[in-house]
Amino acid sequence: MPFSIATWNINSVRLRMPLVERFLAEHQPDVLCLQETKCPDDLFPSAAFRKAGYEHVAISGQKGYHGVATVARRPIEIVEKREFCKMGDCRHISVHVEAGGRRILVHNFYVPAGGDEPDPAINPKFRHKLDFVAEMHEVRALQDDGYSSILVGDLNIAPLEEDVWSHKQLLNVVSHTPVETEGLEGMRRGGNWVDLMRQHTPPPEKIYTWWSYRARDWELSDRGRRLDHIWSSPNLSGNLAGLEVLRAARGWDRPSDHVPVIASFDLD
DNA sequence: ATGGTTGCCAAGCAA
Repeated sequence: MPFSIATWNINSVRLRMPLVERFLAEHQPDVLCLQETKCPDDLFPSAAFRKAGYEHVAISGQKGYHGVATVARRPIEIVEKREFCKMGDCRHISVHVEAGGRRILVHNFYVPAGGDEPDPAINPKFRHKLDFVAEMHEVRALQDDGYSSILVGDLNIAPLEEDVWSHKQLLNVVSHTPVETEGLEGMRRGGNWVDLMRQHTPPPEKIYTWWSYRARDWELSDRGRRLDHIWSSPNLSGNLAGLEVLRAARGWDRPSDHVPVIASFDLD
């Protein structure tokens, strides 16, 4: 039985609802996890999702900033909206979904970007990012007979050398500094998570999911980073059937600076 | 080394 899940930092769900509708029509993932919805819950475009076949919606939004949403074609059950660092930010939501006789716990994360200065002593936003990742260590890949976990989202960290256009030039740039990449990799391994994108496409092949708005020509310069991730518990990683980074979506009209990533599974 | 763009919402701030 096939099952697919997508993650996409949409950078305003209301502004880009036409792009979301196009993506859902063309790819029809069972579950879509959005970040940076920038939308209070009472203004979330649930009707448009319903019309697109995504009747089940779990949202944690706030006005203007952040916000995550998990939408699905099959029933989902909210497990938790976890507050990290006691900041009041909407950066996490977890749901349960049934697929192929399994119960899957799906975490949807939006990790703080961290500002420009990679020094926690002088940049509170970077301090917040490091604290957030440290607190994420508590989120482990729970698994059992008939029970699995998936973690997706914009983690705002490109952990491997091959996750950025230039490892050397980005070593001191927020998103690729050693304190961040070691923090995230430590959290992933410690939590027993499998990086499905790198299981599917190991180094040295480059993978990017984000290209800055500031480039004159994002496609030509191709100075991307892998900031968006899909992880699973070990008992689901063997079922991975496909993984796609929808690079073309960066070229759509008025795009997000992130593109969707889709993982598909073959469940028995 | 610097500045480059976008979205929030109507001035900067965050990314």
